[in-house]
Amino acid sequence: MATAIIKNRKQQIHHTAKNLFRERGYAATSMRHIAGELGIEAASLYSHIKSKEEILQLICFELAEQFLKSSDELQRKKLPAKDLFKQAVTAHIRIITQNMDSSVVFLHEWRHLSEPFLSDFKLMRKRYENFYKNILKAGAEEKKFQIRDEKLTLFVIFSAMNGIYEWFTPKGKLQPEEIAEQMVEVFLNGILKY
Amino acid sequence: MATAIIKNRKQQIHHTAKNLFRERGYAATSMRHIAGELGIEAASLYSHIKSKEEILQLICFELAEQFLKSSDELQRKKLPAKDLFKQAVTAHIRIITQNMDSSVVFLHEWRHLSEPFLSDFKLMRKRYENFYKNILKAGAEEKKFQIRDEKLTLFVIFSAMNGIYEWFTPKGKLQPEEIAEQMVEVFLNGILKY
DNA sequence: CATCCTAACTAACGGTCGTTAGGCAAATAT
DNA sequence: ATATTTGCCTAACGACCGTTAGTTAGGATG
Repeated sequence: MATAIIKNRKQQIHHTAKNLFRERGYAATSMRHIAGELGIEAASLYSHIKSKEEILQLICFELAEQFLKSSDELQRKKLPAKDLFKQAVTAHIRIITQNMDSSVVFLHEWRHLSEPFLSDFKLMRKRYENFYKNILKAGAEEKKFQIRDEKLTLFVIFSAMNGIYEWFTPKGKLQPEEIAEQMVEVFLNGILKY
Repeated sequence: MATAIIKNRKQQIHHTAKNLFRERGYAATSMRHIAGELGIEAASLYSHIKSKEEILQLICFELAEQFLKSSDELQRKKLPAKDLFKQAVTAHIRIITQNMDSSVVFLHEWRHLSEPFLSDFKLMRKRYENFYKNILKAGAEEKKFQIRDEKLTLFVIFSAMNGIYEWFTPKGKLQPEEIAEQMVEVFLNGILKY
């Protein structure tokens, strides 16, 4: 059939918005901007979407659900901490690299959500953080990980994974799976030679 | 003399702006917002500052210069790579934790700078990144570091350090020096027990 | 052919934006 | 005591904001 390239207008709008929200930020992107990119008038967007914020909501929650779905699936596998850790990092990086624009918006523009969406979003993020926190805890109990401060360790890992958008390009020589592998290596063993 | 608490209006404006730019982003912060926080009218700000962007410029370049000054000083010390690395990370984290609001603005709002400031800023950042890149290179040459991909390693380190604002509070139990120490430990040896 | 639906349009709404001009009262300097 | 400077004010500017209303052209459907 070979379709899948031609997207309907709603999808086009969301695609363009993701791109602009990433590039210029949500607040600095106007509806006239998005419309201009598609060669139509700002008012015409409202035939397809309800509001500017609705677009942001969709981006944020779509990605949040991907992260949570992935963590739920991994949790069910009952793996040893080290294996679970590896797979979790790999899954996270896969989602980030496959959704670069959305990821940046997800990471930095969620604060422009209004209530109750803002609170919902924070809750989902907390749930996902806890998934990782439990992996670290389990690893420590298994005497496999040595963790001096849990919060610090957790956020070193998250920051490194979430910072990928700063330097990753799909056309570069490092592909998602290799990034995951190398990053796990750094987290587990560091960069010191001995 | 015990002054230093009462600041002149210009300083107050910059202080308030840093805070709001961090909290809501540059684009979503209005001059009327800043003024309101200080109990005056928006137009009155212009007795003390030239423009909204001037404030952003000051925040961004002030911090960029701190980072570069610190790296220049360390470079002059001619330390072995491992020691230089430790001191560089410690210095970076000290600057971040001592300038939390500015740091967040520096990290995320620089893109709203107009030319030629935008290009200047990117250049300074590049210079600073190269300082770290050279530390990694030197460590590899000294056979102290094993680095599979330089860019990945570099950005894991930067992301972890720059992500500190996500979780650090000055009143928490972890103080900047301990954070630096533990983070260096994670970078060098990882979290694996063996 | 007549009808309905879709996706766009123009025009406009009330509001907010950054910024300028000009004035005025209090503080400071002469 | 007088002159100057400072720090704020009000009023307003043109531009842009997100969004609504009403319309229209063209294609699909009966």
